[in-house]
Amino acid sequence: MEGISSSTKTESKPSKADNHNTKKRKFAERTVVTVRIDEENVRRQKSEGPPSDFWSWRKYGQKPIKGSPYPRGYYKCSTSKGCSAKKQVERCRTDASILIITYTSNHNHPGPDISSTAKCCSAHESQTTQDENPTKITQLTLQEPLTPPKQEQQQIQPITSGSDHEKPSNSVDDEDDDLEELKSQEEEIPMTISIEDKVHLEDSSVSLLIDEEDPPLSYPHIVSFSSTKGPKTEENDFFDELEELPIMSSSSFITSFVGSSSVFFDERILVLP
DNA sequence: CGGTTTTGACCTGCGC
DNA sequence: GCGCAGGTCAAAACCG
Repeated sequence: MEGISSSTKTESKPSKADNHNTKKRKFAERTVVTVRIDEENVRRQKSEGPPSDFWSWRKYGQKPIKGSPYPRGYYKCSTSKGCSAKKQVERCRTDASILIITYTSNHNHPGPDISSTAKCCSAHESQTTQDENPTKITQLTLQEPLTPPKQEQQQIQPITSGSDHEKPSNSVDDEDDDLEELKSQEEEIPMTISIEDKVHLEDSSVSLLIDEEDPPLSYPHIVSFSSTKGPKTEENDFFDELEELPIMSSSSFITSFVGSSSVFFDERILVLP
């Protein structure tokens, strides 16, 4: 009811279920962004437009995921031909209002003009958000040995209260919990918020940290969903496909990637009137 | 007309 | 070795 909350994690290979993922991408870092969507927002989005990010994504496949009633969409970065950046979009099996976006690989090209885009989005967001679409984005970066912990990690707060090892399947649940918290926070903050929190999952300890110079995944920019792309965007499409699942707010949805995202966020911290 | 989406087929890795 | 599931490819359809 509030807006969208998202969390990101970078994972290399959780376990069984993910083993499959790991198969080919054993060494590929992944940033998982969970986005919580509100029905209200969803509705709004539907009428206003699909969420999109700074990058252009081209859908190249969709697969039903076992155990999940929702299919997973596969997208490639179409901003640059040589870009190997990919992302997978799926819904949380337990909570249809949660979108799980997994980013893989890095963009090997400078993304679109962030400044302008940011402005754009900011404007859009202000318009939309001010309405009542508080968006919250939290990045949970699950990292395995792949990316050694950085020194600049600032522990803000543990995301997983229990910090009980997260099972691959649990991660979602945990996130859900987190989302709940986030949700609460959202309520406290009536305006649009872009919070980028990175969670480094090391072994069994989960910490939420704000990273400003340590990009496990060098995603150059944040992804912000705007209606610039038109009625057909991955997420939107995805939602449509998912029957009547809620759609995230297009204008207020911002996903920040690990790395420079924070900086970007600084700029984009949406302060809505 | 160019780019994107859709969808079935194919490939690959893992578990049994 | 076989089957399963995830991930990718490619051709056709669609859209602006």
